[in-house]
This record gives sequence, C-alpha cells and structure tokens, in this order.
Amino acid sequence: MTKPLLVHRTLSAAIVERIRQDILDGRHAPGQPLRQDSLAASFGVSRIPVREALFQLEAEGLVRIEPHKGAIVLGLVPDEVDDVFDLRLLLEPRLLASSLPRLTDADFAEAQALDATFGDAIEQQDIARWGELNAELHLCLYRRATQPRTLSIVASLLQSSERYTRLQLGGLPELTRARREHRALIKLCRTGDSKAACKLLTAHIEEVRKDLQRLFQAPKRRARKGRSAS
Amino acid sequence: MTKPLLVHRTLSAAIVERIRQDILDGRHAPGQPLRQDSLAASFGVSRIPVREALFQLEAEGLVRIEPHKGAIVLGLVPDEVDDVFDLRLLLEPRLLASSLPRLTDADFAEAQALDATFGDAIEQQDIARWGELNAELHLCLYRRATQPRTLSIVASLLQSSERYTRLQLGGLPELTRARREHRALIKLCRTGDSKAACKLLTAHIEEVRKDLQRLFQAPKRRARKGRSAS
DNA sequence: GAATCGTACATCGTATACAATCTACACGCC
DNA sequence: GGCGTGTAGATTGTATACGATGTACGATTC
Repeated sequence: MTKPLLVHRTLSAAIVERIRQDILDGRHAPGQPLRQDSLAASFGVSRIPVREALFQLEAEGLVRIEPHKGAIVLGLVPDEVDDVFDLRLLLEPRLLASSLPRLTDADFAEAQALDATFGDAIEQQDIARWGELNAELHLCLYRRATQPRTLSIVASLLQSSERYTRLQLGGLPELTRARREHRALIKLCRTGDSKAACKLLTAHIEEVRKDLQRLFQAPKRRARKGRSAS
Repeated sequence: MTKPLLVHRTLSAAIVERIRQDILDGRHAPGQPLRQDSLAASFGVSRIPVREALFQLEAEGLVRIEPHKGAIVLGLVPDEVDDVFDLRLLLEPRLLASSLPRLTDADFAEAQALDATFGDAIEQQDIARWGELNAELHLCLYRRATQPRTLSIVASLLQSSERYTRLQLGGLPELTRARREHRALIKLCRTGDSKAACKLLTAHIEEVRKDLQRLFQAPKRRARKGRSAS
C-alpha cells in the first residue's frame, strides 16, 4: 500500500503529514493558532521537528507563520477557489497533451490500479484517502510531460483542491461520477486521442468545480478568518 | 523603501537571503552539497537557523534536501527554462488584465519609481539588484488582481527567471531594451487599454526568453548536474 | 478616568549536546 | 579477485536549555 506510516525518514516528515491531515479534516480550524509547545507535547517530541513541519506547511500554503508570534491556520478564500480551478483548467490539459504520447502501458496500468483503489475508498467512505488518490491519478497521467515546473504547480493545486473538495465529503453521486469520468479518461488516453482526452479532462475539472460552487452557495456560510490581504 | 536590509526578524530569514544570493550569483555551483556545519560556521551561527533556511530554499526550488544526506544546489534544466517562460506567457497577461482596471495612481507611481531604480541599477551594473527590481515591477502591476494563487505562482516564476537571466549579466543592450519596454508598458497601463497592454507584456516576455535562448545556445555549455529525474 | 509605563508570563528563536544515519574503507570469506 | 561485513568518521536529526521577543495586565501619573 502507499501508506506505510512508519517509513517516514524523519520525524519532521511524519509530523508534516499529521498536521496536514488535521487541517484538511478540520481538526484545526482556520484562524486557530498552532502552538509549537502544545503540538510537540501532543506528538511526544521536541519543538524542533514541529518547527520544521510548520515551515513546510507554510510553503504548502496551509498555515502562515509570523516571526515571534507563531503559526495560524489559513482559511479558504472564495477568490482562491476560483483561481485554483481556473489554473487547473489552464494547466492540466496542457500537461496531459504533452504527457499522453509518452505514456507507457505500465503508466496506464498504474492509473487503473489507482482508479480501482479510488473505487474502494468510495465504498469504504474513506474520505481522507480518496482526495489524495484523485491527485495521484491525475498526476500519473501527466507524469511523462516535459514540463517539470508545471507539474509541481499542478501537484500543489491538486492538493489545494483536496482541501476544498473534502468539505463535501458525503457526496456519493459526485464521487461515482468523478470515477466514471476517470475511467473514461483513461480509456481515451489509451487510444491516444489527445484532443478528445483533453476535452474530457476539461469537462471533468469543470464538473468538480461546479459541485464545489454549489456547495459554497447552498449550505450555511463558512468561517473566513485567518487570512489578511497581503 | 522596500529594502530595510537590517530588520530581518530572525536569523533564519537573513540566512535564507544570504544563501539564495550566493546560489543566484553562482557562488554555490549546481550539484554542490551545502553542509549545515560549514554554512553555520561561515555565518557564525548554529545549525538550527541554517536548517530552517535550507528548508525554505527547498520550497523555493533552489536546493533539494535528501533526508540524512543533506542539501544540494539544483541546476538549471533546459526543459524548465522553457516551462517557466511558457507559464509566464500564460499567466502574466491574465494577471495584468485582472489587475489593470483596479490599479491606483499610487501603484503607477510606485511602478515608475521601481523603473527609475531599475535604471540606476543598470548604470551601476548592480546585477544582484536589477533582477529583483524587475520582479518587483512586474508584481506591482499585477498586485490588484483577484487571483491570489496565480499571483504567488508568478512571483515564484519571476524569481526563477531571475536566476536564468542573471547568467547574461553583461547584456547592456538587453537591459536597456527591457527598461524601454517597461516604461511603455506602464504608460499603456495608465491609459487603461488592457488589450494593448497585455499584448505588449506578452511581447516583452517573449523578448526576454529569446535573449535567454540565444544565451543557452551560443556560448559554451553549462553544467547540468544536480537534478535527477524525479 | 485615560494614558503611559513597567513587570510577569507565555511563546518563539537559537545554541549546545547527544543520538541516529550514512559513507568510505579495510577486513575476511567464498 | 569479487563480494558481503563491519567498523570509524562525517553528517544529519532531535532533545534539552537558554535567551529574545511579544502580550497582557496592573501600577503610576496626570
């Protein structure tokens, strides 16, 4: 499996993951300060690896650190949601077009395996899992692209998306639709029809965005603290 | 001004800047390992702030850290140069179009001030300076855009560009042309003609890219170590 | 009573010390 | 001779300890 959990090379890396999950799952609310001492105590480690973890999370855009004051969890800004999905629509088809001709059978096999695991995660309601599986699946299809910078940007956009999409955790119909689209996408990629595949990919991302927009408008308002204009 | 220089809130932040400059200026060659001990000794500090600086530089894409092995300076991959400029061409006009209608007189004044400083830096051959001034100038024009994520991505792309363009340090004609284009761009932005401004911006970025391509082909080959396929 | 100052506490930043891991080279075995 | 093994040195990772900075709150002054 992709979750050995014990094979983190360093404590810092393990703690990054723990805190990241806690933020994504909402166990640390936006605006909430993350005290080094209390985190260190809760993990049973010293503050050093906690500090390094917080720095990494700041680079990922999940927290903001102010010198001598501490780290606070950043909130979800509606502007940013739009921006992230605009960027995905702009960049992912480009990546796919570049990567598709170079994809190997092994790549397709891996994509299908990820899709299968994705299906399992849906059945088991494993919310924490299907978000990252979705990201892995997308990245798997882009991996042969010759655009390393775009690739790393998209990886980070996918992770941000995960944070948003995790809000709609229960959405069974959306998930099964997403999976259907994934399977169709993989199939199309195998045929090598780049144009059609990009089109489908675009539609797929649009659908997810629409799901999210519906979610942002319909239910109760969410907190918007934790991020000032910079 | 935007260069307080002395008021780094922490040692880590100051060291980030020092090491970054050393890499950009080529004092640390690609592929070269950065030992925590020796860096700490050369700055007269302990390894803790050095470690934190290295983590930040990894997030910026200047070094790669392998657990228990250390940090090495990343090299310039030709693929990435293309990628970075493609992304700039894709994203910067979008930002400008969004920001332009909201730009204030103060913003324009600041842009012109930056341009003037840029001119001074050219005269004084202050290579370390004009790269970041160029970035500040571009960002100044984009600052009112409602796309926070794109903004931070472009900021990082501009910094990467700086690394490339710094190779051609001597290029007086390229620099004066760049400055001319900047002034024209600011003027156009003042008129509010978004379409024309974006067109000029695109041409401007294209020109810089061409300068760089010329540089990559003409002179001797550069080292390409320090980055493995990931 | 409002404002300023100052002190105590909480929290962060950095130095020092120790433990864990990696690398290189010598040794022994097949 | 090739190849695994093991040990010493180098380097990184983490814990503990101390100093610096920020914040809250009460005292003092006008």
